[in-house]
Amino acid sequence: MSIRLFNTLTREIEDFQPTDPHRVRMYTCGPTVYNYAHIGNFRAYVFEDLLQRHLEFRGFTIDRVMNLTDVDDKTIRGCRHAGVPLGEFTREYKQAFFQDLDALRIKRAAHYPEATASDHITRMIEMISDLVKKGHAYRAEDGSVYFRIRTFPNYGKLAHFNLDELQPSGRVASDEYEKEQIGDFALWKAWDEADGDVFWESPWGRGRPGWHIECSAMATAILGASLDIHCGGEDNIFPHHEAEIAQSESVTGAPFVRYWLHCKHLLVDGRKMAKSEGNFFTLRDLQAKGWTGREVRYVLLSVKYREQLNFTFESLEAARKSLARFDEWSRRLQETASTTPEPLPETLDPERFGAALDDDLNISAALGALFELIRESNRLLDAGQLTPGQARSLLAWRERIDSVLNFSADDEGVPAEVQALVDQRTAARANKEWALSDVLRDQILALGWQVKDTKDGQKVSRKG
RNA sequence: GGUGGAAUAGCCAAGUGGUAAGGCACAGCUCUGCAAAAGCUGGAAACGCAGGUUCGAUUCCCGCUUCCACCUCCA
Repeated sequence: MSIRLFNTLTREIEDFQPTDPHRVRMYTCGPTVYNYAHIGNFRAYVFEDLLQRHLEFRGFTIDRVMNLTDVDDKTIRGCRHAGVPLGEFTREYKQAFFQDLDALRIKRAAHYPEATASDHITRMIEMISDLVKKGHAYRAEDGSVYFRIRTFPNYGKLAHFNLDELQPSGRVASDEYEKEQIGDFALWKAWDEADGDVFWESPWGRGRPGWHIECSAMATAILGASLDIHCGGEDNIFPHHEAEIAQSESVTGAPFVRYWLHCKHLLVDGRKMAKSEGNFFTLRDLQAKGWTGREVRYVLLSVKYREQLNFTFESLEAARKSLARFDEWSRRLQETASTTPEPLPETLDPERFGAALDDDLNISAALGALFELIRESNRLLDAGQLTPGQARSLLAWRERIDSVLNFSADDEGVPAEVQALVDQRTAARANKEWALSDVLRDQILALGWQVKDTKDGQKVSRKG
């Protein structure tokens, strides 16, 4: 069974066939490093992580690129406000970004090119020069260079926009009177005073690259003229990805991307996330409230990428409980398993999980299959009907699907201080000193750990 | 104004032209010194509203309502 993905370009679910049968060239639009990324940004990155991991699960090798936009209006404004050089300003947010990726258990891309790297600036200038030479771009009076969209008949094809119907939304300052056509977009932005010392020399004078050209330059430099997959948030469809197609194909003459995948935005409490609404969260905000990256990952992952995801604190609570169920099931299997795998009972269906993900990454259905399998195997464990060999096979299956989900609990050692109290409590309980037992339980709780009295003695874990 | 997406139990969320996966919450049971935890079990008399097509629609079509998104640098 092949993998089916929804292609924004055709608006259809298509069988996925990379150019090279085994290697997938994948480009994912990354962050602009002027601030800490918010959970909406991370929904996109978690979706891309799921895509990469499932493709790997199915045997593909993924060569993935994610760019870091470290020069644009916001980064320049930010560094000037902070009174530090651009590179210094963005460095902090780059580091924070990678910390957040780790917390969310997002697999690293193979490449994280930075827009300001000199090789990339050089390539952008070369591409723009080529576009000017071919008549696809022109230099305006102030030294900015624009792409001439009427030279690219397919412009608007990805977004399915009719150019004649495009209307300025008023969101963007329309001070670019020098453009031939309203839809022409900047390839190179001429320096002005607000840019301070941020500029590069070019054939058109001092300036800096436009946003769109950065992705085209870095994607084609690293992955070649044609990519298999290009992802981003739905807001990137227009104009960003539309512009990337126009630039890239006008330079290379080759189809830029075969499969375009876009994830929907998330809402918070049913509303658009916005600072002015007071429902705007970075990962750090949630961590400060005691939520772990694993829990946030679960929430961001658990809804299909083509549906809006309604983020709530109730959903975080549910994620915590669901993960606890997964952890407990894993622990029970571990206790039962032998070393020799045996065929699974017929009531367990290990194929549904992957099959659901093959179907345009239907993660909800995949998780449904996982939890049904958990319930059924718990039932068998309760009845003593799951053999140690079958438990071993289930653990092996668990490892496989966890290569996609990455839900496993961190192995966290119990501090000696806590362990000492637990040992005392074990002794107290052996003597039926219940009052002492309860006091010790409270002391352990005060240290941030909790004990559960099971048939097999005390189990200690981090207080949820 | 243009274009696109969505409305399923208290909450989140799959799915199908023939009477609804899963998770959380809730209730019961088991376990237990107590508690907690864990496991199991249970539950929607029709899936936004009003029509139409059909033997039959939540699933197809029309209209309406509400929400969301994009319309030139917001994932």
